Amino acid sequence: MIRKNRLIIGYGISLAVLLALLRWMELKYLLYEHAFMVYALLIAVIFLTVGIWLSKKLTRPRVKTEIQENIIYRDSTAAFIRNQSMIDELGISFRELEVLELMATGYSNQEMASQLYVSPNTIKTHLSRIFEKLEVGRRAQAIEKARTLGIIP
Amino acid sequence: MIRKNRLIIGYGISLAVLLALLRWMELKYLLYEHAFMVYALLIAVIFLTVGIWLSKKLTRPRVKTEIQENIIYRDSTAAFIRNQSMIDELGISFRELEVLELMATGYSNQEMASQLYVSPNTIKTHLSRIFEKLEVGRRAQAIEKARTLGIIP
DNA sequence: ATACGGTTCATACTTTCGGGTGATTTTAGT
DNA sequence: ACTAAAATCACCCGAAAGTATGAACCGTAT
Repeated sequence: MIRKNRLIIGYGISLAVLLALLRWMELKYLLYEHAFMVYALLIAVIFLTVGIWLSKKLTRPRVKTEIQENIIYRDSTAAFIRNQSMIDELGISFRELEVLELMATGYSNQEMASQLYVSPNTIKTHLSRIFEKLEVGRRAQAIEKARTLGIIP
Repeated sequence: MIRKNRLIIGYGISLAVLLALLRWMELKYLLYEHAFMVYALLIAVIFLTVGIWLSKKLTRPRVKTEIQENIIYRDSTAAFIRNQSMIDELGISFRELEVLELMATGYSNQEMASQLYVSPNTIKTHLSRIFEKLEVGRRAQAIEKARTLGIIP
């Protein structure tokens, strides 16, 4: 009984293995026959993915700012506290500070000169010194730096 | 936006070049020798393009909606809240706002152009519009006004 | 008295800005 | 499909800004 069963089981297993082998060979053959198609498909899929990924990476998200509701601008009650120690540290003189403030409010060299009753050249000299001390090269940079340092409001 | 188009145009050109190359190879009877490579390349390029196109066409543009309120304190502790209604009122576009902010931090036209991947001329155009809308004639004035209006921090 | 910092001014030169104009290409909305 | 707004770019020109250098004057602190 047991022997017969073993035989049957043995044959069964062999058959199964053979069938599996056949299937695999068939599949392999198929794959081999259509190798180009397979590769093409692979490449297509891969590059399709890459394309989609690339596009997503390179596309900037469109920022749409909606909504409003308001009024009320700057808080005029909050007092500005001048960072005197920073001014001293940078060695900025009184006159330079004056020019710096005027410049920050948007006056041109000519206008500052008129307001301070000096020559435009003097204003330029002051500005050069200011730029040196703040280590910048442009008005806008000077304004930004002076603001963050608490030198001007 | 432009970058996307540039990308597509770039791929178009690449495709054209590739086709020309194919012609040449065909003439040289090399096409068949490297047929697989050629096809693979073609497929790759085509599906890369298709992927980009698909992503662009089928993907809904991500829209960031910023909801804001009011009250603006230029206090170092308080966070800056953009005055959106003022921006809308003045008709300042997103790109213009970008340029405005960069300018306020002290960048030159050239530097802004590099950062935004556009021509310096474009920056100048944006700035002109900004000055018009803010009714000013100089950067420093623009910065000051934009700040007091709560348009920039 | 004199050395020093702050202020003033000048000249010459280069670079950056800003105005004006016009045009093309996207993108969005009717 | 058509239109309006937004974004891009170009070219010219004059004005403003910035660089470099030198110099004079004036208090004041050593």
